[in-house]
Amino acid sequence: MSLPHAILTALVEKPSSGLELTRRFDRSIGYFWSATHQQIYRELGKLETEGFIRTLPSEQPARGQKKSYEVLPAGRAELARWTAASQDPRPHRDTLLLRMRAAAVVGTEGIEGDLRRHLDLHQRQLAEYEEIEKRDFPPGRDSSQDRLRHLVLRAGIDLETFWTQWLTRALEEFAELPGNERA
Amino acid sequence: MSLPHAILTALVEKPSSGLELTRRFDRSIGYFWSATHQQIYRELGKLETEGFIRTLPSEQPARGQKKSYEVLPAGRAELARWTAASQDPRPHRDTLLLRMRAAAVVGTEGIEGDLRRHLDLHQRQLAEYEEIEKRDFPPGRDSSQDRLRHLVLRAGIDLETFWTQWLTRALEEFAELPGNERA
DNA sequence: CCCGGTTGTGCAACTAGTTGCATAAAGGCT
DNA sequence: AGCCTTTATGCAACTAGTTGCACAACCGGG
Repeated sequence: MSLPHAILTALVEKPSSGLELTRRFDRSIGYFWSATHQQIYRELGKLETEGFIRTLPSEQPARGQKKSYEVLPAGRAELARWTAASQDPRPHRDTLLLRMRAAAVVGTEGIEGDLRRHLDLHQRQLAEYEEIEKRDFPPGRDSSQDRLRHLVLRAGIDLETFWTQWLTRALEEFAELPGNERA
Repeated sequence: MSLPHAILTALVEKPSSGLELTRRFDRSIGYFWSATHQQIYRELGKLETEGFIRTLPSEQPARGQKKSYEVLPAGRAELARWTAASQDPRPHRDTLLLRMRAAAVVGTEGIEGDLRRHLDLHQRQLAEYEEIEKRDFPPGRDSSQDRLRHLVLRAGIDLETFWTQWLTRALEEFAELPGNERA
């Protein structure tokens, strides 16, 4: 129930075509709401028939031809409604923690390398976030928009920090396990 | 691709019926891999036809009659294979961060109450985890199994700690925003 | 001028997860 | 006996997300 609102948010920030949206999802928005280009095109179609967005008047649409969208007042209203509405946190699923628990009963053989790989991925992501923070949020600028966006980025930074620390700790524990033996 | 392995893990730990599994998913395993009873019954059926699990020989199955499953050697092997296999982290989606970003463009009106509610939920969850830690992992016991399971619990504790801190900080920022005005 | 890569849009089929409901047995209650 | 609640299993239909592929336009180089 959130993809359309992710798209609306992106389009309010800046009118875009499907492919541009896809790229923006790969970068910033996708850090906490990922989507493939197929999902995006399908949703753009729906949002248009629902009257929340429209193609920019200047362009004439044809297959293989760029088609940019902008948000209509109804779309902005729907986004505001959704943002303010109370929502329960969605159930969350993490493969790595699940594997760890499985490893507790079937043995840790083979998992350590992947932990290292994940640690590396999280460290890279963390570095990328910190780069963005340095570039986009220098001290001093503090409009409401900046503060809120910075807050979201901080969540990303803190989460990646958590993962790097947890994985480091996990690898340390592994080193102490008596020869990676089974339970 | 992970639900069957979550179920296998649970069944290796202790043979159970569908409903018992559902309850266990609501408590411990569901903290990082939630599932409804429908998903579980469907998956139990699949796992049985694939030869990974079987009904406990003692029971005769009938509709409305309890039916417990245990893991067969093939199931344990599959679980070990999956645990050791390299896997990319799955894309992760968080509604609250998305709403925060939307709030940056359509205004923060109405979201604050829900932030407080989420803060409360995360504090409760954190308290529950800490209770479990005190009960199940007193200092001293440190078999490999205990260490791994404790590590998983620590992840839960640290994640909830992150959320409570982040939400607290977010609410502080809100208090400082000039009258919750729009961008 | 046509050939291959890039940009851009999109369909179809699939897998995973959710929601709503049906059904049956067992136990307590009056 | 008749009824209500709890325990337990399961189907069907839906929504959300993924994967694989097709196709059109455009742009550059030989």
